[in-house]
Amino acid sequence: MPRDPHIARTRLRDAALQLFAEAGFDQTTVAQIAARAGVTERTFFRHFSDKREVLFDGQDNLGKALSAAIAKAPPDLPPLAVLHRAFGALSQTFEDNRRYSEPRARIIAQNPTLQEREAAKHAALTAGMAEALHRRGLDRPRADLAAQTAMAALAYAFALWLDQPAPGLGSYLDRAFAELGKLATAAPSAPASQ
Amino acid sequence: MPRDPHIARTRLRDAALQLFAEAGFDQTTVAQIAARAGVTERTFFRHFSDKREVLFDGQDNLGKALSAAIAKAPPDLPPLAVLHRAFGALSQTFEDNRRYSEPRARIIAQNPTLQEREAAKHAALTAGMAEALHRRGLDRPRADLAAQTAMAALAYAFALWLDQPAPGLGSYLDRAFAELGKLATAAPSAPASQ
DNA sequence: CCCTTTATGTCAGTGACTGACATTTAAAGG
DNA sequence: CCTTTAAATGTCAGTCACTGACATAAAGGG
Repeated sequence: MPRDPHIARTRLRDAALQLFAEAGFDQTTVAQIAARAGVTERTFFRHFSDKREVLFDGQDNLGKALSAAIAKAPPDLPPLAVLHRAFGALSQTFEDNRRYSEPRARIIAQNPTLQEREAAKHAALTAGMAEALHRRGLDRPRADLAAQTAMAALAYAFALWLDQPAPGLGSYLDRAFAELGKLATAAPSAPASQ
Repeated sequence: MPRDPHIARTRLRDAALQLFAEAGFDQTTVAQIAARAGVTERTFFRHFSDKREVLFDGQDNLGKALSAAIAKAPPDLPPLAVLHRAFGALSQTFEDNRRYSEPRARIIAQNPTLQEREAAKHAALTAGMAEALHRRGLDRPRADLAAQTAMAALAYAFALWLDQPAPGLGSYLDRAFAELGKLATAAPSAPASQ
């Protein structure tokens, strides 16, 4: 068997993060990343499908964990409650990763193409949640609606928590889903749209 | 004054759509698009910031129209009702553009990088709506939550309408917002998250 | 020690995108 | 009608992300 691919991958990820933080994403070339990691440019692209992807390594783990949490929730629980619960189950993971999320977020905030990738990851995550809901018996349109709505609540909670960690992500989640309920009941039916 | 830039832009857009439909997005080169439009590759990039952007031309008009509709809604209307109304006001525009949306959607569905761009546009549109809500006096977190929730409803309605235009987008919108209310009230409070 | 498997290296090539500078067009002013 | 002028386009050279094909090297099993 060949050498461990994990070490090259890790070195590439670290080198990329350093260089992006030092010089910016656009100013950093893949050749530079590879050089600092002690490998070839070609090797970079064997580990990461693009230059951007190196910043999103390990994202699919989150998706799998969410799907699993959704799958094993009580069968009769309504959709939004299932998702609220799944988020709650993973809130500790988010808390633990806070110190990694921050520098990463700073890099992403400075580059439109990175924000684009993040939006896509967000959408993929949402689609995965919808799929997990669908496997519980919910029809696809409603599953999509529920997943997207819940993601909006998560984003709400996440933003407040990033700004002020104090009461914990779990509390913010409770608050977010409560706000969701208020929003929806405040306007059960809108005026006829011409 | 120079020649009208609008004609080159239009020719480029049409040429791109044709070629993407014929050969696929990846298989089409910008040089080919420019050639069919009767201009240079450089001119393409003067009109569109990238190869993908040509498929999203005129999107910001939609954003501006939505912001305007949100701004001029009755001041006391609850947030989701405002957005429901704004969508309703533009549903005719959507209906008119259906024959353009369809081939475009087919092209986008076949390419991950295009889906990425669409996700980003979607996010930008949502942010614009949230900003418009904020200008009405709603705090930012709640404005974001409302905008994202409403966009989920729009996506729900849009998907059903693309599949089956029959009752019109307006009816689907009513249905989408009704579903939203059901989802949110079905789980006013979720079980304690460990 | 050979053989197999898999990670990596090497190399040539394509195509998206950019900066700098030259050229053309159409309209406005005399 | 001619000149001027500013915006739009053309030309050209160059960088860099990304890919396919083939060669090489590092384990590990027999």
